Amino acid sequence: MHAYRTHKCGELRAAHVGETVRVSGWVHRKRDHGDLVFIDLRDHYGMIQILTEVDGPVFKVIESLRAESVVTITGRVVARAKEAVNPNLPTGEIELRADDAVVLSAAADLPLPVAGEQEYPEDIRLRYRFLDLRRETLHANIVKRTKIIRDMRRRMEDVGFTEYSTPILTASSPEGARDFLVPSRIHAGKFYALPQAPQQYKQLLMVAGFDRYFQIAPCFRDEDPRADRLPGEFYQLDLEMSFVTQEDVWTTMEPVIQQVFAEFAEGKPVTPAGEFPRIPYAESLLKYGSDKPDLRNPLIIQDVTEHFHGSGFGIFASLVESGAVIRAIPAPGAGAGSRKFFDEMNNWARTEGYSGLGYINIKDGVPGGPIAKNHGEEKTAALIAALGLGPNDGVFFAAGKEAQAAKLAGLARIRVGETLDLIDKDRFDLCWIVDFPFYEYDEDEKKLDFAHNPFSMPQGGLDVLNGQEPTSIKAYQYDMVCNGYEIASGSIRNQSPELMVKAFELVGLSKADVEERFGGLYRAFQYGAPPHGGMAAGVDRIVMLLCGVQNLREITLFPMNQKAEDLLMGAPSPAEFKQLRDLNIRVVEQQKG
RNA sequence: GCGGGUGUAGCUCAGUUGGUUAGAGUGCCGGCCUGUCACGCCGGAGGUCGCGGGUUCAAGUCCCGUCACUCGCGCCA
Repeated sequence: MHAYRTHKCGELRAAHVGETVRVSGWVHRKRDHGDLVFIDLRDHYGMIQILTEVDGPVFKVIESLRAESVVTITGRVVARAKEAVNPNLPTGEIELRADDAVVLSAAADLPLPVAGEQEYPEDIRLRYRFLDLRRETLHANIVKRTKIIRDMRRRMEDVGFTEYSTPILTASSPEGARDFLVPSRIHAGKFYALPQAPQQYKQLLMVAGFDRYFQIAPCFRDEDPRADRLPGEFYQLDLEMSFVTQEDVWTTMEPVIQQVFAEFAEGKPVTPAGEFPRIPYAESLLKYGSDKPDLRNPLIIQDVTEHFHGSGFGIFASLVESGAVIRAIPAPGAGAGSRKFFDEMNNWARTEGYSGLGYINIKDGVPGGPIAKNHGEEKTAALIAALGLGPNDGVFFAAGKEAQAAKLAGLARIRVGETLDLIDKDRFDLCWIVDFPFYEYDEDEKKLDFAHNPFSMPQGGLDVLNGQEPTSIKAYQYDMVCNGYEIASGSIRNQSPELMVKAFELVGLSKADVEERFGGLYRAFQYGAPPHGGMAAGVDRIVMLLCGVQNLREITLFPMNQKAEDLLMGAPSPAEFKQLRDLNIRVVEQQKG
């Protein structure tokens, strides 16, 4: 008989009754009835009830077991009496009568219980991640993550992509985020950078003629995290295609992503492939106040600036005169309720740093609130008609400079949708956001800058770069969005050296800057580069959505905390003097603490 | 870097207007229990109320500072 197991804990059934078997696992729970003790023994595959009685050969050993100890049990599979069957357990028709028990590893008092689904503090979970990972939901999420990634790989290969690995130690690249630097020992004072994305490598692969590349690629960015943004490192389904238009990228990838979602959505509806709405960036900002709209939310923002020219509501009238815009966010049915909702929304807007959120609440067809009072009866009626509001609807108004008003309107749209419970949680609504601006004006630096990254192809080519007002230029640049999360981003790349130089010129960079910052890529484009484009999908975010959780730590094996520390391994940590000397590095300022 | 929230037993949390010995559940230790499956019953141990300072006759509670965790903004696709 095998030293540790003949069967896995989850696989024993009524058919095994009468067999002598050996199982190993963790003590999930113990129920001590004095002269009769039950143990739920758990391994990766499932759970089985172990039973021993006071006159049994290993009663004392089993009675003294503590939760999460690792033990090998040898015994006889017996059928449970009808009334003792546990229908909640796949092995619930049988149990194992223990003849022998070997404690392989006794567990100390637990800082974090494994059984049960209670929530626990993040720092303890991370410090004892090995215990946390034994817990049912997280354990299952990690397994699901791996299955999702395997599914992605298979589907990518099915549509003609091949996976290639690209270097981890590489050069700094102008992606926009802060690099992780790795000091070079051989070259004193020089540094490698960890890739923020394999962007330049995949473009070089296109120049090298590999046509359809993909990679489940680790990416590194030294920026502060969010619930939907891991600190330090994350994974992307990175891909690139040659001789394609953006239409080709969409029609290739829409089914792949859609099928991955459908495969793991557990029956929840997913937007069908071929039906992803393609929403221009400008339209998305107007209608949803965001470039990553949650389309499950039915509310649509409307521009009502025109209605407030010469309005009796002085604040909005003068704002409009000075070039501000007014955006309306409907709140269907809210007018019938109390004013509290409107006041709370207004207060919330203030805590978000805005001057406030105006509103009209219509009760039984009568508009109320300060705006309705001052705006003028006829104009208010016109406004309500234009917005198509019913006799008991409400509406909020976000006023300000266009970008600011759009953002506030977008946040209000989300909040109204959640408060009024308008969002169907059990759905995956996917869409493309297209036609991103190529340039944007940087208010802080008072200069023109790339809106996204400098790799994208401007729509219209050299002509528009020479003639058109730069911020009106669009790029062949697109995102894929699901339920308010950006899950992928891509573009058709700019592979023309002349176009690149011109594009950089407009943000105040020279040809020499292009050659320096793009290194080998610019050189590669001199020797026959195919038109190409692609995208990168956030693996972690997709897994998070499909696991139905709000935080990336719930789908990551060993995540860092919000301060980018690994509490289990103790990273980052000081380097030894010898290591620093080898690297020609001297630490000037010790971190406090 | 900035703002919000949280911090009380190993863990999850309660703690009134500032008022006597800071509680519950769970876990842990001991006892009882032969059909439980979140087993049950009895008992026990376990507290620098994050830390420091202040106000007060009196602070878990009020004030100031600070630290930790977390969510968000900045940042980042």
